[in-house]
Amino acid sequence: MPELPEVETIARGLNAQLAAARILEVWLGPHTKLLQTPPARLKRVLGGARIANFHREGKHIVGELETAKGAVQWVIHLGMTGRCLVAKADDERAPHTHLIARMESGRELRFVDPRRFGKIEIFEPPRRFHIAGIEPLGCGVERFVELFRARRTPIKSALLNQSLLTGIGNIYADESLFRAGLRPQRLAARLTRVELRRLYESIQIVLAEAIAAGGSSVSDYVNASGSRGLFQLQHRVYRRTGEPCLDCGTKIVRIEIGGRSSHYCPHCQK
DNA sequence: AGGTTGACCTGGACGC
DNA sequence: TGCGTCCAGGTCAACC
Repeated sequence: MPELPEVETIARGLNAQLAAARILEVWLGPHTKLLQTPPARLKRVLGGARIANFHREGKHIVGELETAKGAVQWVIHLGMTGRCLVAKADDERAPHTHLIARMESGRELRFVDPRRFGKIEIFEPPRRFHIAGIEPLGCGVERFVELFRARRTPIKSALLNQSLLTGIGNIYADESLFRAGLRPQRLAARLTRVELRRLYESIQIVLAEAIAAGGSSVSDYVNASGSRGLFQLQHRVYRRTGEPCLDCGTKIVRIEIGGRSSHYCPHCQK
């Protein structure tokens, strides 16, 4: 489900509702494979911890915690279908709930994930969480251009490579390429500086608009309060195969690149 | 080393 | 109704 705008929206929601909360205890479901930290240790570390804040890094939600043993990070990746919800103790428990953190206030943070591609990990000192890729928002156009110079792969695949840029997924890759007027199958290394600058600007705009709209709810994404996003109403190519381009009327085409579906307008994108 | 492919999972939409 | 097929917002390990 979640790319940068969705994860940003969820992290902001968690921060608004749970900053300064204290975790009393953690319940875990039977599917512990998605835990990168052993269940017993995760329960021990989170139990009694105080939440300083939640924020986003790439597609990860990072909780900064204060514990008796010092500063700890609680890192959640939502995979394809993960949800982080703030609930009340007597709210009905959704199917595929894998973790519930009960707060002193009575509220709960619940992690729900039908496909179980999500991941949960604790970083205790001296380990600190960090990601390889560059944040696309505000990274600067020169750094951005440099990422793609030597990449002999379609620009679509390069945008999805999280060790280059972190946070862009299938929706925002397609939408940004449309806005930049670039076909997804173009080789990254063959794009001109001017084209890469255009792509950089397009990404800034698309991501900012998507965050402002609270993300895209294509099937099941919801924010920390359980509400859907609105940016899917502004998609211009993603999952619009066969529908007319909103700029020129040409039918949107769907092709496969690197095993992922890609949507583009054959007239507007060169 | 960089690039590509299939595996990991469940569920919803669709066709017969 | 039921069953099979295809598709899905993301990584990774295993190959070339």
